Amino acid sequence: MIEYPLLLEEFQHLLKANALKFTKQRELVLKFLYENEGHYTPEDIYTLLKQQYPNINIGIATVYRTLSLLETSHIASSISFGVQGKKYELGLKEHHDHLICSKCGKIIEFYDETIEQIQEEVAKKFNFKMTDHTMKIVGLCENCQ
Amino acid sequence: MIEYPLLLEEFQHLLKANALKFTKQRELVLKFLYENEGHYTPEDIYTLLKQQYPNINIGIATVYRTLSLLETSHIASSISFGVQGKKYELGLKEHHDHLICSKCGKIIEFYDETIEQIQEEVAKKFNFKMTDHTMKIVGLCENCQ
DNA sequence: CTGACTGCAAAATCTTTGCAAAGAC
DNA sequence: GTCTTTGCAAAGATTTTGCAGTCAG
Repeated sequence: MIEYPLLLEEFQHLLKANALKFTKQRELVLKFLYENEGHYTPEDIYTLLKQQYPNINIGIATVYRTLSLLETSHIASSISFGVQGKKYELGLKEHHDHLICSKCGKIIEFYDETIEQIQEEVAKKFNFKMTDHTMKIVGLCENCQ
Repeated sequence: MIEYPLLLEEFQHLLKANALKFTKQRELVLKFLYENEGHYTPEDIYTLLKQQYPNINIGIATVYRTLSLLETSHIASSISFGVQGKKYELGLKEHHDHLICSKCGKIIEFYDETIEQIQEEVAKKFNFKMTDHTMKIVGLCENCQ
């Protein structure tokens, strides 16, 4: 896993390269994702940040804007749940897919090389230029069955 | 592919079994999905039905309610797009996955036996009781590249 | 007849936007 | 100083709900 200072530096470069500014709020969102392994909604992140840094002002809109920015820059990635809600995680780890418990919402990550290969083949077969791929297995986790 | 009269009968049985009523509106939604191969948003279905049957009253809420009913009953299935929007299709065909063009929205279906198998194995490995699984490959289709 | 279903409009969710004030460079 | 970013609240987009009238069985 990348060290935080390096990640931060990468983020700052990215901002500079796009004539964007480095702000406390943007850093906090990045740091949150780095320090909290797992998957969070924008609302989660907003609430937890406010709680953790009561003296820093941050608005929900800024969290949304920053998450979009991070996702576009491939620093974070999101998975969506049915029609409403999207959860974000740091997207720098090796690509992986998700198992999702439909009862408790628990998310488990997994990786399978064969699946990755087949996805590439399928895209090729249909002349798709693949930019992303996701696989979700929904069901009941061990505890919820 | 199942014949429409059979599908209709199955739907009617299902309604009866749950003490639900067979209505023109519910039938129209079912029929729409049967006759129009492809993937549609509730809004699409609503608009096209109004257009096709100007003399029948149907509200958007009813379309939503019927689609939920059909999905719960495994007669229809849906895939979601990012944060907003969900598209429905008749869910009776053999299970399949989707390639989605991020530019034009085109959807291509595919099926791969190996993927299916691996999904089962992964679920088993994590003691998940799998109820559903989806795979989406996002990219640019042949025309949009 | 009775209870479920419908359309409508209002409410609920989640996300984005407009704008004046604040902050980065 | 200039130009971007921020928080706020208002607006949007999509979906759900409450309700009184309507309809299937």
